[in-house]
Amino acid sequence: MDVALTPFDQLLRAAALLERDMVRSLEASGLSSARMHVLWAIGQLGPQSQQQLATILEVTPRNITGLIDGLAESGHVSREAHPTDRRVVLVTLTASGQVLVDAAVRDHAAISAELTAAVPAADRAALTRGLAAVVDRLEALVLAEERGR
Amino acid sequence: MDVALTPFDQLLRAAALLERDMVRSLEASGLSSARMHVLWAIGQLGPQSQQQLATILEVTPRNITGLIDGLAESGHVSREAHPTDRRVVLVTLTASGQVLVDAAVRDHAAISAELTAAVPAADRAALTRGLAAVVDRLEALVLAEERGR
DNA sequence: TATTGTTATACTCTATAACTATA
DNA sequence: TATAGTTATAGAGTATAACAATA
Repeated sequence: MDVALTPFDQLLRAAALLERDMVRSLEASGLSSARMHVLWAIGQLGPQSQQQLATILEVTPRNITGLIDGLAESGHVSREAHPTDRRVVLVTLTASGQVLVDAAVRDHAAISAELTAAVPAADRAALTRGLAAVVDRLEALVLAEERGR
Repeated sequence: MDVALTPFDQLLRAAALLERDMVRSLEASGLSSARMHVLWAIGQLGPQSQQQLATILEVTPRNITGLIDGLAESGHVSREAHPTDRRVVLVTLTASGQVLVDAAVRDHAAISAELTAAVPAADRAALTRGLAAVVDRLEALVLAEERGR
């Protein structure tokens, strides 16, 4: 007989599997998840300054310099001049970077559909509501703890 | 109006929050999550050889050497002799290591209870069933992809 | 003065390969 | 011969601090 897992335990298990799947799926392209997050952000938001990327990814500007160095060397992004502010570097997807982002978007949609299909139709609405409640509470907890720091 | 999030998107959001919360909660103790995982494993399973830890955490033995070096220096574990096999190092929690593990277990239970309480009682059973279905499917996907490698 | 990005430096996690001690 | 752990080496991700170029 299975031990009764709480939703929290199930989320932890899911998080570990998601992490593992992301790393595995990136192996083929030779990208790290940190670098893929950069590509994904630019894919969603368009060309970004390194400062913007640092804010979005919540890392230091110095860290972004290193990530963009790697992505530029592998040919997935290019550093472009900002039209009016010569201090700013606009990080832009190359064709090969866009290919990876497009593939990631497709993978995301495919997994999303597969997982949704795995849930009994009668449970889907309650699952979505329950997950929303859990995620909202978790977010509140995290933000409260970060504020009191 | 909110965009309709799939369970997959909700899981990704939850995973990001869990990661963030773990890092934050470890800040106070000065531990990294890699080192906390070592303590947690020993707390669950009792003293372990470094080889066992390498298998459990799915990292190389060399990596374990480094993690145990750090944990020994901070006084959270000690390297003990194996009673019959002189090649083996038994990594054991010190009193201060046990204190951290106990605190982590309490935190885990507290968050678990808070998140469960956040879910409308009528949705709990369906949430647990739905999450189980999603996690099972995700696990099957990950294992299938890792096997075909 | 303030902002953007880089150089300098350092630490942690991770890996592979070669080696030592022990079984 | 095989196993457990360490030394040697390397690379990625992360951080702080000081600096140059530009606004």
